[in-house]
Formats: sequence, C-alpha cells, structure tokens
Amino acid sequence: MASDYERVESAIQFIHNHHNSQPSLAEIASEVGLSNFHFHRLFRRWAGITPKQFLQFLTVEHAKQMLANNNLWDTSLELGLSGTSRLHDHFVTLDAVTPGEFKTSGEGLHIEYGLCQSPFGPAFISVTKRGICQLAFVTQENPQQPLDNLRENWSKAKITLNQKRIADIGNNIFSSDDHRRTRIHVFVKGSNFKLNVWKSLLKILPGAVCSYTQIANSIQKPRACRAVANAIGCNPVAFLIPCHRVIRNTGALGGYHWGIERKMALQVYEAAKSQNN
DNA sequence: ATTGCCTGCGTGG
DNA sequence: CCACGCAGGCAAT
Repeated sequence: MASDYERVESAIQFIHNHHNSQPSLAEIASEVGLSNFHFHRLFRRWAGITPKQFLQFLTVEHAKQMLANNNLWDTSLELGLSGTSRLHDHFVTLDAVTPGEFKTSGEGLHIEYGLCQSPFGPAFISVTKRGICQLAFVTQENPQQPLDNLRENWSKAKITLNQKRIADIGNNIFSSDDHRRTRIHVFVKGSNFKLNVWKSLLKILPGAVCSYTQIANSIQKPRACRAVANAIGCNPVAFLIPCHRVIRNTGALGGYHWGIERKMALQVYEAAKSQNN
C-alpha cells in the first residue's frame, strides 16, 4: 500500500518526465495506479488542492511569476521581531556555531535521533539540548545515510535513539494546524559564509521562492551565486532551513539534495497552503 | 526548452 | 597559498 506522498511523488516524476507531451489528468492518474476519482481525492487530502491546480503550480511559468513577486522577504526578521505586531510568526529560530568555536566535534554533547513521518516521506531527525541539529529525508537507496552523517559530523557526541521524542518533535514540525505548533529551535555548525546563507534562507516566506542570486545579494556578495548554491547544498536541516525555496533565475528549479521531485512537492505544498490565506 | 561558454568564490589540499 | 568544482547565469538557438 503506497503512501500519499509516494503517489504524489510518482505523479510528479511522471509530469516532470513528460512535460513536453502535456499528459492529461487521466493519464497521470493511471500512471499512479488510481482511478480519476481517487486521484482527485488524493490531492485534496494531501495539499487541499485539485489535480489541475497541482499541475499549474508545477509549471515554469508559475515559478517565474513567483520569482517576480516582491513580497518574498520577511522583513520583520531584519527589523528584529518587534513583539506583538509581527505579521508572520517565526517558528524557526537559529543557534549557530562556527567550526572554530566548536572544535570538539560535539564532545560532551548528547544527541538523540529517530524517525518520523512527514507529508514528504519519512524523515530522520536528531536533536540536542540546544536545538535540532539535523533533519534529513530518508531515501530507499541509502536509509543508513542520515545516521552515518550524524556520527561523522558529531563524532565525539553521545548519540542515542529516542523514537518517542523524535515522533513528538516531528508531529510538531509537520503539524498542519499552525495554531498547535510551538517554536522550533535549530542548532547548526558551519563556516561563517554558510551560516550567513542559511540565515538568509529563514527570511523567505512559506509559499514564496527566490533565486540563488537574490540570496547572494542579501548577504552583500552579489557575484557569489555559485558559492551560495554550494552553501545551500550543505544545509543540514532540510525543511526548517527552507533551501527548497531557492530556484534558478530562469524559473527552472535547480537541484535538490533530496531529489527534484521532493523539491517540487515541498513547493506545491507550501504554495497550496499559502494561497488560502 | 536546451546547449555551451562564461563567471566568481568558498573549500580543501 | 593554489587549484578545483559548483543545487548558477546568460546568450544564442
């Protein structure tokens, strides 16, 4: 029995591979192995939109339009979050250290990890007292990779499984009910350049996208777009640091560590949620 | 939409 | 230091 996300992903894959031939909704439905009726229900359930709307969100035209939009940046972050008047709640705050400040590879640090479900497939999360230090999607090809990365990146930390705790954290992060969500704190290490890039990503509003160049401009390094792309690719905390909201100037999506289909799914999902506001 | 050539810059040796 | 490679950009087609 395939999960909703697996079906959404295979639909995306099919659309992506056949975007030249403009497949009909019925064709896509049968590719996913569902009747038209259930296909429709799947999208209503998953993102609250119809398959047709779903298709429209995935076009390059739509992406370009989103890029042209001015209201991408949450300026309240730059203004320093003036208490009650903020327009958008910042669910994610960031605590960062440079490698220089943190030479010990996590000595004395206790990290708990585990798996949870998300609208984008199973996710691997690890967390310290100071915040979430990793969020990785689990791929079928290499399900061990997140744990291997964790051990490598924090080689001297005490690392233990705590499935219950991670399930709770996952429920909070991916809760569709914004009012139920509590503040999420992230704890990462990286070079100063990477940290600057990651902080910029936090300013992009859900449902919005921006280009690699716009991020480069925002950190006062207008010609560093490629270095920016590289830094974005090193983001250890998928979804929470929203690297999926950065695309190419042309409207093409660019790359994604967790697969281009997942990047599309994340964008459609957020676009669908934010259009209802 | 796809190709090919251009670029600057952070990173790791 | 220097060489390398990049989840990009851009112009030409």
